[in-house]
Amino acid sequence: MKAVGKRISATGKVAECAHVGRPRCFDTDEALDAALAVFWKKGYEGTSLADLTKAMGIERPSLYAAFGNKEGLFRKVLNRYACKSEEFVAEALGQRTSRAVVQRLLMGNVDMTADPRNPAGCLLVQAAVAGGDESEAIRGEVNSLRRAGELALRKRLQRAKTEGDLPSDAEPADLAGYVFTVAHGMAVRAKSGATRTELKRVAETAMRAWPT
Amino acid sequence: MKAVGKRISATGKVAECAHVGRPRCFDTDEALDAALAVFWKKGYEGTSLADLTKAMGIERPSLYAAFGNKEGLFRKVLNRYACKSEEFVAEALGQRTSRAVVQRLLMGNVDMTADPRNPAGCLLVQAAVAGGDESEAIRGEVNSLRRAGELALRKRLQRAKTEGDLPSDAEPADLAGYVFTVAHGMAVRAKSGATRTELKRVAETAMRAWPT
DNA sequence: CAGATAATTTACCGTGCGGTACAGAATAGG
DNA sequence: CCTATTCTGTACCGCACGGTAAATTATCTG
Repeated sequence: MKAVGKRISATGKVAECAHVGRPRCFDTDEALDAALAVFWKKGYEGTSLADLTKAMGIERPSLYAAFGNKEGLFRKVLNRYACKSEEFVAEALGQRTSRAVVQRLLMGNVDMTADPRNPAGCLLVQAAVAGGDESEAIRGEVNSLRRAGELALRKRLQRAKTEGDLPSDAEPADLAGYVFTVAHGMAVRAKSGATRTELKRVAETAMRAWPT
Repeated sequence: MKAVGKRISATGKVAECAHVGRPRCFDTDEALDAALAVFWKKGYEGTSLADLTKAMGIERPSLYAAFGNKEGLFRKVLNRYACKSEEFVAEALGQRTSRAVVQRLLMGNVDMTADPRNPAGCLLVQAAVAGGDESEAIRGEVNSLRRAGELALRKRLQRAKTEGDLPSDAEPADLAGYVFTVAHGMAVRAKSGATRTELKRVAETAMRAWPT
């Protein structure tokens, strides 16, 4: 019970720690990225442990020792994905006008869901929609992540209202819900093979709903 | 090879036919409805044959004799679902103005995806987003169904343009893509537990993008 | 070098999956 | 009543799944 070999690399990049025993042969973050790619492409239920170990280049017990089990691994992957998303979300929320904020959000969503460098679609949307019994616990976590993002946008829009950047009859909650709905729809279309230019046209059309 | 006991009940309601041998003990359409409910709730990959036979009230070999296999059953279920959808889609496309058409489409989508009488979300969206290898063939069929609906709307909007119901710079393809994107997004949110009133507000906000 | 600790490897477990062989039961025609 | 035909029910198949026991190997501490 005096083990101290606690790695924090999932959150920060700090990997220096007094470790006792045989050191790990793989990089945790790289393994998580590999797992992310698989889950992103095939969904939670559609991904088997064989898929994961093959992609991550490790054996099954190493995976269990490092991440608990399939669900635990997926939760860590979710956090990692959410962190990557939050990069561009934070950048978008920092725009000066609410219109620019939403435009960046939608365009960033297009770039993320239809980037040929990573799997099509959105991991969160795919996990939220997967319906099996085993992923019921997953859906809860996914929903809270989604709600957190929507709440951040809503607060940003409320600020915009006080700044006169949005008309006084605008409803930040409705607008934020609308924006996220469009984003989710674009993720579905991206998964179905829609191209970036196609999705950007959708985003532009969606922006026509934005109050002056 | 002189069998003539071919039932057509899946398409029409004609069940009268000269049948030889033991008659079927269950109603094909009722069984399809039961299967639809399960697939709708749990997705294609999340549904097991045990789930299906339990819900349909038949044994496994009866299912295989009547519908081929799991994928064949799902295809028949898809057609049945598409038929049900097409009811309200046709009604919506019959509206006089393009604005009314889209409003009905979105509201009908809300009613269908958030109706407490049937599972939340949209079967097509869930099937389109499911990522496993086994459902790759499924995705093709789902996509063609989706495209068919979008094409119907696009043609309706083109007609609206010639009638002066839409401005001459309106792009029917972009608008149809936008409407379907919103619909898909609403299906995702419905699956995540959004209420009808919440979704209707989204639909109203989405309508603000509609050209005068 | 010896002991403690932890990660690796191999091989395996029980379970549930989609799908089916086979025998019995129900109908139609002769 | 007999036969041909088709559906029903039981019981089963091979397989892939998520997860693990146990032995081995690599590293740190003393």
